[in-house]
Amino acid sequence: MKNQKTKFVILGLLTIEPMSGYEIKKFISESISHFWAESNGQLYPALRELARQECIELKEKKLNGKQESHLYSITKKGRVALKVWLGEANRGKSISRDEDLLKLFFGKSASIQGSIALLQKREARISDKLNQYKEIQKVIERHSHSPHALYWRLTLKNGICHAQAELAWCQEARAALQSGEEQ
Amino acid sequence: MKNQKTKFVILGLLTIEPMSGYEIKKFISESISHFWAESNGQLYPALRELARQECIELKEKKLNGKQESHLYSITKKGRVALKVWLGEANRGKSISRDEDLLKLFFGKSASIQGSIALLQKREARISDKLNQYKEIQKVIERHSHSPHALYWRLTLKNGICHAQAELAWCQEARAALQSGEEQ
DNA sequence: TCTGCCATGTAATATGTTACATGATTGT
DNA sequence: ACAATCATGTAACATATTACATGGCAGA
Repeated sequence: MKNQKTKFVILGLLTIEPMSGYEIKKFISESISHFWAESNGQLYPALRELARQECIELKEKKLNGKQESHLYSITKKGRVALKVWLGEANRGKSISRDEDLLKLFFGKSASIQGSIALLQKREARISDKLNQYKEIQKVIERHSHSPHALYWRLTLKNGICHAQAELAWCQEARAALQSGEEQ
Repeated sequence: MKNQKTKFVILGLLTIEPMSGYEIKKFISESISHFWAESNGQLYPALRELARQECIELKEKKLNGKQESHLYSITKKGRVALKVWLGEANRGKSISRDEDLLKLFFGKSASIQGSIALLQKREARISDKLNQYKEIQKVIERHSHSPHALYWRLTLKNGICHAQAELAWCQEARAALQSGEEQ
């Protein structure tokens, strides 16, 4: 079977409420983008295959004017499949590839200024991330009575913890490079 | 051009000392595996292409007995290419896909016990990681007079910071789930 | 009119892993 | 003898991004 993960993301999101492909993408970017991403090239084929497998069904073909939007909802079969996957142990090796760290690791071959600049940019990016998290926080609080909210807060908190740890490290690392530079 | 990143990893590592493909893989697993991985299917073709581009050269064909090992070293052209890449800003979106977090996010559709178990396994994995970091620490201290050591310590510290943040989060998250379970 | 968002989708390309093939060397 | 590690490599597969194509709708 192909596109394993993508399919489970879709199933999971459809337990919240019926959504269209477009809404799924938007939801991802507004809630789990800090640890998960999907592109159109994966999303739409996966939607089709899930429908073919009867794990989701077309609930409604909205036609606002002439514009069509396919609203999918999860089926019983889909819920079962999701639950099975949730219960499975992850053989996952989370592929982590951090290009910044790679460049810093090779810092001896670069200029100290270059490495410092890299860290500054990283710091700026992490700060942006923390701001994005505040947006996600708002989304969650809008659903604060939902039975999902507890889990959403936990995953968000994970992102925040790492962002804070990262910021602290960036500052420390930058200080180390700057003191090295003075000598 | 293909295999961009892999090629720069190789170039970077060859600035430390000439290595064979096998040694490169080993070095990766002993030093940067917490933020970078390469498989044979990428490594060997990339070595060939780098050689073709004259960014690396076959320094020595060791023939210990009859077993051959290709010892590559970086060329001037390779050093230039590396330096250019190091100076480039990362358009990088570090693809982060964390299956654990995804499952936790969908925790409402699973059992609380399942989510707690997931967190426990994660905790165990992180603890293992922290132990691996101690091994990396040893490797670094063996090279402590190398001009690379400063940079290596920084990237290692990054891993340690995140692992610690993650452990703390795991415990907190587990506590939150357990108190939720009691009600 | 033009920009930006809504909305679905595909083809080409890039990237990466897995599993295997091959065979030597080293230690028990 | 046997297992582990050294050592290089490939083919098939799996996964993912990019860049487009298409077109409606809303508002300045």
